[in-house]
Amino acid sequence: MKELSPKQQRILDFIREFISEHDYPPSIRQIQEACVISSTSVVDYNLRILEKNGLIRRDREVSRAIELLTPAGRRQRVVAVPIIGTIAAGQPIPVPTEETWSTYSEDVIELPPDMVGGRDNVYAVRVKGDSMIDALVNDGDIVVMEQTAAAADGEMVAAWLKQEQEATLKKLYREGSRVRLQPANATMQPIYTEAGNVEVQGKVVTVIRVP
Amino acid sequence: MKELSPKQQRILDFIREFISEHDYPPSIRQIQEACVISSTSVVDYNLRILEKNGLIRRDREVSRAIELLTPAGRRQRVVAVPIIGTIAAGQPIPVPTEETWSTYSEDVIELPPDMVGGRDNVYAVRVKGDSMIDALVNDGDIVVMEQTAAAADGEMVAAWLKQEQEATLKKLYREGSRVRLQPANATMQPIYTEAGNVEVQGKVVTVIRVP
DNA sequence: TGTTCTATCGAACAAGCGTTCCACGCGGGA
DNA sequence: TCCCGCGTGGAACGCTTGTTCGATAGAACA
Repeated sequence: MKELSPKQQRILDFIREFISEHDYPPSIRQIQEACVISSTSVVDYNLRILEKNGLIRRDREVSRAIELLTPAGRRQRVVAVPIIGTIAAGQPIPVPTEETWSTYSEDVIELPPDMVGGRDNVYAVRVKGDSMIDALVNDGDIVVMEQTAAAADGEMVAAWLKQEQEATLKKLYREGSRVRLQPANATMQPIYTEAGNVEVQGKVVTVIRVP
Repeated sequence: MKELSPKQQRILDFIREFISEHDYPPSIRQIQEACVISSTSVVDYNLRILEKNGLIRRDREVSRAIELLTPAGRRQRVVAVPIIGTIAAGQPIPVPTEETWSTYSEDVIELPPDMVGGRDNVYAVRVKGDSMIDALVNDGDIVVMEQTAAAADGEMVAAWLKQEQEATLKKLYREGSRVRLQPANATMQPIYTEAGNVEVQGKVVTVIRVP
C-alpha cells in the first residue's frame, strides 16, 4: 500500500467532513469542486486508488455510493436505550411496556453497540437516592438492564423483594430453596431470603455515572 | 404531529435498514421497489410527510439526500477513548503521553460523543482492586478521565497523594491552604490534607461498569 | 531518443434520479 | 349532490451523476 498523495488525502478529508455535515456522501462533482480539481475523471482516478488501498468502498454506477472504511471518522450505529423511569429502594422497579420501547421516546441514552452486547430488550433506569450504594451505585447513576426473569448464578440483577417491598441491586446465587443476594461491595454482608420472595426484574448490563 | 401510516413506517424502517447496510441513503426508486409502491410520486409524497414530522431531513434536488433525524438507527461519530492502563491505590495514576493518544491503539473503548462532552484530551483507566469503593468504583470498572491539572470545587478528580503515595478518586474542595477530599459515598468521611500534598491528575468524566 | 508509467484534462454519453403534472377513486361534510 | 382533502397512479421532463474515451504532458529509465 503506497502513501497517499496530497490530493488523495484532501479528497479523503473532504469526504469525511461532508458526511459528518450532511449524513450522506458527496457526489464526484462535489468532490471535484471542493478540492479544486479540474475534471471529474481525475476524481474518479483518485477514488479508484483510495478504493484499491482499502480506505473507501464504492458501489459502481450508484450515485454518492462512497463508504468510508477507515477507523477514524467511521460512523457506527448507536443504540438508543430508553430511560423508562427511576429506581429507588422503596419503589417497584419500572418494567418496560410496549409503549416505552418506542425509540421515539424523549428520554434515551445512546450507547455504542458493544456495550449492550447485541441484546435488544434493553432499557435503562435512573437511580434515585443513596439506597444502592451497597451495589456501588450512586444517586443519579444510570443502570442499563436487560429484561429477563431468568438469571444465572452470580449475575447482578435488579430484584424486587415482595415481603420487604423493596427494590435492590445484588448478585444472585441460588442455594437450594433459598437465595443469597450478595452486594457488589465485597466488604458488605449478603442477604438470605426465600426464593419465592425474590422477583427478578432484569439483569444489569451496564452502570454508567456521568457526574 | 400525526401518527405514521403503515406505509410511512415501512419507508422509515427501510431507510434505516438500507443505511445500516450500505452507509449511504437509498434513492427514491429504491424505496419504491423495496416497499412495493407503485409510483415514485407516492414515495415523494410520503417522504414529505416524514420530513414535515421531523423524522427525516432532505436536501432538495440532490440524490440520496435523506438524513435520519430519529435517535434510533441514526449514526453518530463514535469517539475512541484509549485505555492507557490500570489504576490502583498504591500505584501512580498512568498519565497519557503522545503515543497513547493514538486511536489505533489496541485497547480502546468507544463512547458516544455526548458522554465525553466535546472534550478531546480524554483517556480511560481500568480500576484494579477494591480500594476505590469509597468512590463507588468497583474492581474492573472503567474510569474515563479528562487530563487536566485544574479542577473546580466539587468535581471528582483522580488525585495522587504524594506523602501517602496513594492514588484516590474523590471530590475536591479547596479550603484555604488545605484540601478536602470528599468520597462520593455520602456516608463516608472526608480526608483533609495540605494543598501541596495533592496532585490532580485528571477530572473524572464518566464511570462505566460492564460486569 | 524512445518507451512506459503516472497524472491530468475536456468532453460526451447514458443511466439514474428528483420533481412535477394531471388524472382517478374514495370518504366526509355542507 | 357537489366539493374538497387525501392518498394513489402513471408518465414525462430535465438536471445530476458515474463512467468512458481520446489526448496531453512530465518524469523515470534504458
